[in-house]
Amino acid sequence: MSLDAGDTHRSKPRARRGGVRRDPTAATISRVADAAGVSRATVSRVMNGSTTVAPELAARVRAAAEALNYEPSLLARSLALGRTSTVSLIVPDLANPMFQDILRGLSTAAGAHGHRLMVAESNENAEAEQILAVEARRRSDGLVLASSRIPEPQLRALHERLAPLVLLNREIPGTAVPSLSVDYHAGIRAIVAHLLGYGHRRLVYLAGPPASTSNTDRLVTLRAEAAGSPGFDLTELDCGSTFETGHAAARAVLATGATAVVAFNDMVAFGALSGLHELGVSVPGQVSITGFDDIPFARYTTPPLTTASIPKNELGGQAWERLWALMSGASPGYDARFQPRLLVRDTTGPAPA
Amino acid sequence: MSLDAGDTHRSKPRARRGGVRRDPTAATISRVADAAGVSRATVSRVMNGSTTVAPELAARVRAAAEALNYEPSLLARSLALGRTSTVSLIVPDLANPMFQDILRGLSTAAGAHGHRLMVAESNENAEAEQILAVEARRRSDGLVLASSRIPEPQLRALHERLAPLVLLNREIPGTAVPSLSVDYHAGIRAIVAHLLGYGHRRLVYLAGPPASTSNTDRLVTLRAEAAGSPGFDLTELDCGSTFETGHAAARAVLATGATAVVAFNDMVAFGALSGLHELGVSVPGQVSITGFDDIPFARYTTPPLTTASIPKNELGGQAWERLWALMSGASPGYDARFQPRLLVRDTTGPAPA
DNA sequence: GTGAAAGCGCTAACAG
DNA sequence: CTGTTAGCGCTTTCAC
Repeated sequence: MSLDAGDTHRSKPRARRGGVRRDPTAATISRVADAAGVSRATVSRVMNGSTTVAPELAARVRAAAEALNYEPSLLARSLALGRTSTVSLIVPDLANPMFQDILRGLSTAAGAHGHRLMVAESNENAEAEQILAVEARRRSDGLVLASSRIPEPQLRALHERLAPLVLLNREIPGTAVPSLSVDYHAGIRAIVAHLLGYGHRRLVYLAGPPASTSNTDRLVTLRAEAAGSPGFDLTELDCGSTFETGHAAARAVLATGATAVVAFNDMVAFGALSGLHELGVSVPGQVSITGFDDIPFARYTTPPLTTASIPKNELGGQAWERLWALMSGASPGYDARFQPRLLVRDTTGPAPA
Repeated sequence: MSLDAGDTHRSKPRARRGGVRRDPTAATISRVADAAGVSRATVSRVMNGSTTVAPELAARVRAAAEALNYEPSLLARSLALGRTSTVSLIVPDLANPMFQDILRGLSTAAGAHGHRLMVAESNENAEAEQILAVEARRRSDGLVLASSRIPEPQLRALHERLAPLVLLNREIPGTAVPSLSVDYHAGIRAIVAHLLGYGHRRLVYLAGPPASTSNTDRLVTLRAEAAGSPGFDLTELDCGSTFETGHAAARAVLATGATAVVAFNDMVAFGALSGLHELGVSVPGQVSITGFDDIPFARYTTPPLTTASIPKNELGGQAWERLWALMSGASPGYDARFQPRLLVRDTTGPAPA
């Protein structure tokens, strides 16, 4: 086999223009074709397992490919095919176990279908998220936006450019963009009922990121509940979504005189738990605490955290299903709103007399 | 502007061959060129901010691009340029906070340099990891392998195909592949010294994944320490790397009669802590426990976990530095071995009399 | 069954 | 400064 031969398929190999200087020994489909003494089309057919190639030729091609250590360029293939077999995920915060689980679920599901996952973190920044979303989408065949912080108008303006798109914990009313979410309203109602049942009347809510719609959901329901229950007193404290912010809020929590704290999520709950601990406050003796999400560590804290469990992994997996359907031109199915499950563990107890 | 005009740059727009049927209205560089009445080269120049374009022309191009909602195809661009501005990361287990932190560090650093991150999980499977590594590398400009489970011979055979490659917690002696790692030997020695200082003589090691070289490192040092210290008794228990496995090991730990358990990592330590708790064993009263990694939750357990802290985020960031250097043809700098810092918290105490 | 050629959408060397 | 052209590496239609 003449491995030294130039590309016999190019018409006039005169001056080198355009493109970029590549490694001239790199194995390309042309070199393999030359080496095997066939056309590039045939190599392509063999590499893609077409059966319409004479066994003898196919063998020769395979041998040449082997000898040259040839591997088709996925990039060129993507360009010709018009698809990348890659999907993207954008999350506000990679440090949040909630998003880590979504990432994992999506990665696993996509991987099972031969797709790769591209990830980007917006750092809770709506501007950055828009840029990232557009770019990520263009590098892949589909996009999943988890708990997007992009304001409704912008998101609405953007969604067509981002399609195929699947939204997690977010929706764009009036559009066909598939959305998978958690019913935070129901979760909060369950938590409140649980707390009221224990005799608590003064609650404090440790609020999450303002741009988070799931925070808004919680807030809305909390206020509605407060308005609807006589003697139910609600205080709102801006907090955040991390341990640190929860921890830092401990003193403020105490100052409200509340007997129960409803934390934005489990991490905040942990932080508060830890902070109160350090302040010598007994949980749930003096103060009860609830979280949200049921992240892996929630059951291992001391005491184990009462929280509302949500199907994090499932969210990622289902997101893939929806996205896949969209990418194959199928119907993505109905939107789903997962119902949180209240897990009563040991950070909640009767209100102190 | 004639938005309807076909591509005037193609010689004989006769029959449609090759490629794939695309949306004929899709904005491409050619359509923009036509609309603006310039050549594609000029459009390319404008889009890439070349200053050598007449302001008037540039304006026309920008207007046309705007009108057509044009965005250059990153795919085509990558093919022409020979680079993707994307790097890949492969980890054994996305559920492990250690790898989540590495992912985050890498993502942030790469993002700051305008690069995207592709992620894949090998599920602790060496075979799968090899496939993933090769494919991921071909889709991007560089690869980071975190705690690779690929056996040395295969990894050695593979590393050239994977370059630019950076290894985390792993190395290939005799090659120039940059490696960033943690000195598990030193970490374990510190832990053992701490435990011996407290009077412990019977230790049990909850071993991690067998394919993990960092597990081997720990084991080697542990055995050496045991061999070197009179009266030091070491038991090894196969465990794993998760909560669940640590939790499940509690009973076995008790059966060994050890007064201190050295867990593979923090998650295992948590599991064991929790399991022992349920068995009514007091920590550190009856049994001391140490972890490794100092994952975010380690300081929030009850009691807070004594562990060896490692710069997880830093690993991701430094990995980027090395990779970036490699990709730009620069020297990646010297390998580094980070020294763990022993964090004595409250799961360790004097051995019971 | 197989090859020639057109095409995916962009970049860059070259010539004016 | 701008257009022409060759090229990145692969796929697929069409014709033999």
